[in-house]
Amino acid sequence: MPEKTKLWYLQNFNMLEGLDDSSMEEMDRRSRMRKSSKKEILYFPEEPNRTIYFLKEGKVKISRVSEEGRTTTLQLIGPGEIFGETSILGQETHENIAEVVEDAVICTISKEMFQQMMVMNPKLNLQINKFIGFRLRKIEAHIEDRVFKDAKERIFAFLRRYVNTFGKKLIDGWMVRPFLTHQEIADITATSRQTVTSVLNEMVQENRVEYTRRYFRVKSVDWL
Amino acid sequence: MPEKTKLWYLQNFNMLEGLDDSSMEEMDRRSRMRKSSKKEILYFPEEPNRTIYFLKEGKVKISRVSEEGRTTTLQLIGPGEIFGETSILGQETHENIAEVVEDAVICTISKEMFQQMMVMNPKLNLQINKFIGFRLRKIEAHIEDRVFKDAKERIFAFLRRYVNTFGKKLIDGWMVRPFLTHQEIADITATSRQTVTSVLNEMVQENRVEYTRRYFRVKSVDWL
DNA sequence: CAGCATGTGTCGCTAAGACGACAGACCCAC
DNA sequence: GTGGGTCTGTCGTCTTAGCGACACATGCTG
Repeated sequence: MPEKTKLWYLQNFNMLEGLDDSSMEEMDRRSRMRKSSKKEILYFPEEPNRTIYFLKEGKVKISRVSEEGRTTTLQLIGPGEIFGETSILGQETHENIAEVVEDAVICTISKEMFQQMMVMNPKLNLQINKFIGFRLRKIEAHIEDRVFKDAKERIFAFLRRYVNTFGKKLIDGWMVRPFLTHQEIADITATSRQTVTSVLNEMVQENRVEYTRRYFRVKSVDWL
Repeated sequence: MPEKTKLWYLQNFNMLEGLDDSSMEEMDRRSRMRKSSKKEILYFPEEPNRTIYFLKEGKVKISRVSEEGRTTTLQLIGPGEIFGETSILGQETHENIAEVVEDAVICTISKEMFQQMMVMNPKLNLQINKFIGFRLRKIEAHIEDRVFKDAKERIFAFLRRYVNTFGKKLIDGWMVRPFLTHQEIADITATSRQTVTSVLNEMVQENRVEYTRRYFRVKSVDWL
């Protein structure tokens, strides 16, 4: 169990850390930076897949919509992570939707350029491999959760991760801001909006957390 | 929908195809081949992760067991596929169990040797990347299935894939041999043994398939 | 600051499917 | 062949959580 927490945490390492200065400069020259605001869609399924994205600030969710219109979120991407990585893994199209959840600063670089850089720079290659490894493991853990855990446990597990990755530690607990809507949490945990509402309120009853639409606060340092 | 079938099919390409002869020879020298019979466990969770496996013949399942002892199968590996690939992705330990489901011939090569070969041989590198891309996509499709499809649909979808990947086409349908136990199918589709039994028998009632413990036969060519 | 859109809280109904139990079939080993 | 272990078929029961419905809160926009 502590093993897993570490995993989720390490996942959040900065992809470009450890690159030498000249590579960083080259990266800077070759990539394009832009700001995107909440609700903006970065890509749709079936679109050709020529770009890799680095998230500098904000949050982005990667999700899927079924034919009947139901939605599920595969992952929540935070600062320092990349997404759209399948472009460098020989996949020609996306199946996923990438949507900005919290105002974001994003760098993009074309798959070709990035591949050139990978050839030049073995360290980058290693970082990417490591990253893909984490992603694979994370997504397997995701499946495991959906099979073994019930709705309440999935919501707990998600909140734990969310607070650990995005929260700030206070003297008497943790604080995350902004918070997500119950519907967004439902999409991530494969539950329903109503279930999220009731699980959250149960935690409030027990005086373990506190929340509004803007923030989520945990009232103890050592909840894990 | 046809898109997906293609995906599952392509997945099954031969990893080593397209390598030049000298690389193949080197591969042959550096790898170790062995036979493993049904029920043999190839690796357990928490074991150090120093090997990559090539499956030549047979079937292997990659699964997880929860603390309470429930089991779920993440994937079924067939001939031509690799597994244990996270070793070359910077992961130090496995979380998974690999068990032989059908008598198998397996080549193993140490992660270090394989990484050396990848540096030497860009084509191999490309193949691996492609393979990882497929794996990532497959596993995402897996999650999607578990969220959007009900038990019956998941069982159907699995049988379709199973027949397409491992079956032989006949004049009047398809044949797969050997078949799996209902429990094994239940573990793969995240359902219960009883549900698998009843879905299978429903199909028999409708005269669409026929099966014993040894084989599974589809009575029409164009079921997809 | 009014009004509308979006999010939240709560109920009660319903269905999917897990699970236990048990009988019978199958199959391999001796 | 015979016996024991494993696999299959079928019930009935019970629980989880999804869903619709609707009232209320919140907060952004003009």
